[in-house]
Amino acid sequence: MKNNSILRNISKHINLDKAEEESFLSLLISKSLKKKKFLLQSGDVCTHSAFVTAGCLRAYTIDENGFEHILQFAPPDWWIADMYSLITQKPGNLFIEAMEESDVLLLSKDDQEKLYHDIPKFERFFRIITENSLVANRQRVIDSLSLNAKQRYEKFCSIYPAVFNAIPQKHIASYIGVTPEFLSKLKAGGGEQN
Amino acid sequence: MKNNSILRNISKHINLDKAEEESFLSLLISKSLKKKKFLLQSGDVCTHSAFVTAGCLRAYTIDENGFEHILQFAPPDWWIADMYSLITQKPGNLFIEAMEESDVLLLSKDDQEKLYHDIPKFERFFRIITENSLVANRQRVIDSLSLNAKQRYEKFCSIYPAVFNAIPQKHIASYIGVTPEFLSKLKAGGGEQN
DNA sequence: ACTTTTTCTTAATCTAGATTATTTGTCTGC
DNA sequence: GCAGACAAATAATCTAGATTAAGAAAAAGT
Repeated sequence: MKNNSILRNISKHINLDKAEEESFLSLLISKSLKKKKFLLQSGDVCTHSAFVTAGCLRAYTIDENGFEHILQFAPPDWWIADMYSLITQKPGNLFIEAMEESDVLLLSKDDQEKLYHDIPKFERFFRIITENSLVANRQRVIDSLSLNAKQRYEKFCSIYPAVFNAIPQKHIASYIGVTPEFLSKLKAGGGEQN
Repeated sequence: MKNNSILRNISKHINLDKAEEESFLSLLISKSLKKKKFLLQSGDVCTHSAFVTAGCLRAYTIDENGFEHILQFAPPDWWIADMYSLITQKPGNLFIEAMEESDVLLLSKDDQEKLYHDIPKFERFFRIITENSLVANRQRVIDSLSLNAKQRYEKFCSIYPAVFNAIPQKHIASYIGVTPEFLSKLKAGGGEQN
């Protein structure tokens, strides 16, 4: 059953005893999302962190010209939330949408805070996954500054082969910061040097 | 004295008693850096987090064509480290350099881990500042995807007015991802629309 | 099965920003 | 106070990637 996956995820960084596992699982709210349904929309206040157990979600903004820009993909075993809104409890700018039929486990901000207090190991767990997420985001900033479109595309494919095979390529274009037309050209053999 | 600033920084998120403060301060190593001196270089393993008490540092990479790309500025009251290298204890790709004569307080990774264990409040403290840093980095990714050069420049100036006034503008160019020449053109009134 | 919608490709044109080069202004150390 | 290095401005040219448009292919709904 799906609760195994979240316990396995957590056990990568902390060890829980049976009672703690039960106590943690009792806080989770299971939710299914049909394709194109939203977990969160721009203007909403984010009240829960989500752990993906099936399917795939994406977090994106829409700019002033109506273009989407994908900040994050969340395949199974990933956490996703609008961190800005979750922390500040102010309305955010992110849409979080199911790219296909998906299942998530939700943990409310309040319960998360209680967890930090009741089982301090969870503070460690979330510190560690936040650190890892920060490292990945910093690397993405560096890549956006120092790699060209082709290099960013190749890096994306090599780092996220599973995601790459499961989603429309226009979403990859949106993630790496090019138009779908240009990505198509790249794949056809554009940017031949290199 | 400079230790006040780090205690004030910490007290924004957790409360320490006198003994805890003393215990924490005893772990810190004070270090001064002359202009253009490195706290860390590409290829080094990052062993310490640094808290800036005076001056200003910057973290940057050098790409395959020899161009610098600034990931972070660290004026007084900011923490700086190569998070990737600090976490993995593998050689990193960042240079961390003093932009002017600067003073930092260093906390070793080992001591930081001990602190998590001995005074769990520190785990909370670093979780919170890591979360804040993640939010800022995610916003920077979004901005790089959805804003043009002029908008990124204006946003930088409004968010970091203190840094903006204290550093050569070629470093701002490097941070926002344009050439110094183009930034100069922008300031002179290029990109007139908008 | 077939109709609608979504995704991908190709190609021509256009532009934001890069590159290269030169000049001028500003520090900094001595 | 001056020499040499460093930073900024200006301008001409170039290019990676955007835009626009249209058709082909694939997916999905009924």
